[in-house]
Amino acid sequence: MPELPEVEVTMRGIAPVLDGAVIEDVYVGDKPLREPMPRELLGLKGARVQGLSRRAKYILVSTDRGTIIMHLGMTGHLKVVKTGTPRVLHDHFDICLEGGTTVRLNDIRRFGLVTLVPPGEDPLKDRHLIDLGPEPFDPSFDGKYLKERLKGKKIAIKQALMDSKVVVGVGNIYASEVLFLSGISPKKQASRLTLAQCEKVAENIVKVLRASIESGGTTIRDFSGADGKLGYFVQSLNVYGHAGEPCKVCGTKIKSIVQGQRSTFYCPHCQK
DNA sequence: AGTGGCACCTGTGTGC
DNA sequence: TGCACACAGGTGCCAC
Repeated sequence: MPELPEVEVTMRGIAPVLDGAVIEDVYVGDKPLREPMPRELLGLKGARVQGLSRRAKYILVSTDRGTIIMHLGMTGHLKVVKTGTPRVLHDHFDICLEGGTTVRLNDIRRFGLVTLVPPGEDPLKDRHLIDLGPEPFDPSFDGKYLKERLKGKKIAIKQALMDSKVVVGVGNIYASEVLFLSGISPKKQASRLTLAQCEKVAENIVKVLRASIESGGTTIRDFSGADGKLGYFVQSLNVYGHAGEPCKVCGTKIKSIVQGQRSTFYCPHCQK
């Protein structure tokens, strides 16, 4: 489900509910997500939430008893419900707050993650976050950085953009979109991009992700923000999911190929 | 070190 | 209708 914009939209949705609130109760389901959820999460009963942030596609909820790290995987989403609302299939984790509100994680495929960083430890040094590349919105992320980082890479640029060590937050949808806007073939060898092309790609990553966040993310199947609102960026997608349709720029049929077991969409005429 | 392949898991749509 | 298979927005591990 979520790429960076969807995670950002989700975080903004739950922030007003969580920020400053006291945790009254925690529910930790039995089934493991990407890895089992630590029982220590139950010790958050009585903790106060101090703030929310995002690193890559991870949502960080800091409290006076440690930081909760959450990842939504492919199908995870957070909803805000009234405490006591019966759990449905694939509801795995609840943060119940004083005042009768609960933030609830539902994740069908269980590729998501919930873990806890003990108080006093830097959550950014957690093993899930420590090796991540720069945030696309960080000033250090630009064409020059990208050019340097792609040096010697023989993989296709599409796959390089999805590598979280290169840059975080660019998933399967936006990788295709960014390359379309940049006029670069997804099959082009990563190290072959010129500096000018790297600059264009870096700019378009920032542009597309920002625009998507402003539209409330991209709803392909069932994504919605914590408020249940759908994301409208799907209407702005140029190539993703449009195989066989005419390119909006030149009319050539959009092609679909598979790279690294993931679908890629591109215009064979506009992208070289 | 870099890379391709696969595993994790459930649901849905397609074609026979 | 039933079944088999492909595919889905992510990530990490493994063998080469």
